[in-house]
Amino acid sequence: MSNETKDLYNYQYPPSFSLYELMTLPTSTPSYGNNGYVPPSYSLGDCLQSSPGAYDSLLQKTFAISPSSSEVFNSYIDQDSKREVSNDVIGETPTRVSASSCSSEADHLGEDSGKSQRKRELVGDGGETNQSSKKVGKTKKNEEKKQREPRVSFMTKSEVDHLEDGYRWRKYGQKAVKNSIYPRSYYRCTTQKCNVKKRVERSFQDPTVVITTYEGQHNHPLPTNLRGSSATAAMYSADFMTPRSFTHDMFRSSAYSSGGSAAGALGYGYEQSGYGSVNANPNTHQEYHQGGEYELLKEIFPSIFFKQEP
DNA sequence: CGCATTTGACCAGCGC
DNA sequence: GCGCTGGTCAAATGCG
Repeated sequence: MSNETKDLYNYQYPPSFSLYELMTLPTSTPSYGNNGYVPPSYSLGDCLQSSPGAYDSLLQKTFAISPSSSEVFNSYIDQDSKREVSNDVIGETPTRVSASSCSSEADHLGEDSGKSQRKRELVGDGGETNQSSKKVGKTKKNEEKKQREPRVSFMTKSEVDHLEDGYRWRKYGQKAVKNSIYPRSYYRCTTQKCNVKKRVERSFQDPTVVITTYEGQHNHPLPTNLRGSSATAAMYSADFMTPRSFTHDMFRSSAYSSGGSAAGALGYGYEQSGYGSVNANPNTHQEYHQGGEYELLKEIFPSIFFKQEP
């Protein structure tokens, strides 16, 4: 075990550390960027080991999972927007994000979780695509009956806005967002009958951070021409850590490369089928799976990993 | 030609 | 009621 690893194990994670923090833990090991992988010491499981009880915090605070809501977020402080921080903010962290709360980013990213979510449900419920039909026939009864789509947001360090995740997306909109100079892009899964959407925006506070919000669950395997197998699909099903679009230079230029850090922090491994651009370390790769973080995350986000066809 | 992207317009919800 | 904002639509355009 390297010294860096020991330090990480000794690192005291604050009770409310966010996923973003996990992804962006400081490192003094430059070799991380060479292969795009984060050593196992950065994995979620190890982080939890280093902080007993962190798992509960992770569930209850960081991911803001509440029994009454299916929405799942990781969260971070929107430092510049001066948004209110809930009382759940606990302590400060030595990481790149000063603290996390259940509400800040969730509210920011999910600003539509109320009004626009309702609108989407109504529109979708109508089954009509023309705008005139959107004007009429919108009742509020259906919005109560319809389940909210699970929504997960991730912050990743990346120089590219749209991270490859194996699924095919079609961009259907782009909007300038308030309090940000960067536009927000809207994507929809191109697979028929799959209404998974994602929003991609760049953090105004940290332009190197891409905030990706997924809404819905894929009801289909990854396109075979992209992945080759549905088993691989499960490995990528969190939709945000596909290394295909990353190059070595990108990893080098970014201290905490998005795909690598995300996958490392979450304990996802990179299946290398068809992705020659990332030179994986086989040993590291194996350890990811052996560590069991993947299974842990599957438990945390069961619905995200793969929605089996009924 | 088929598919993806761009982009202006439109709509709904919310706060005032 | 009005303005602001986020989300979506769809025609136009681009591209392989």
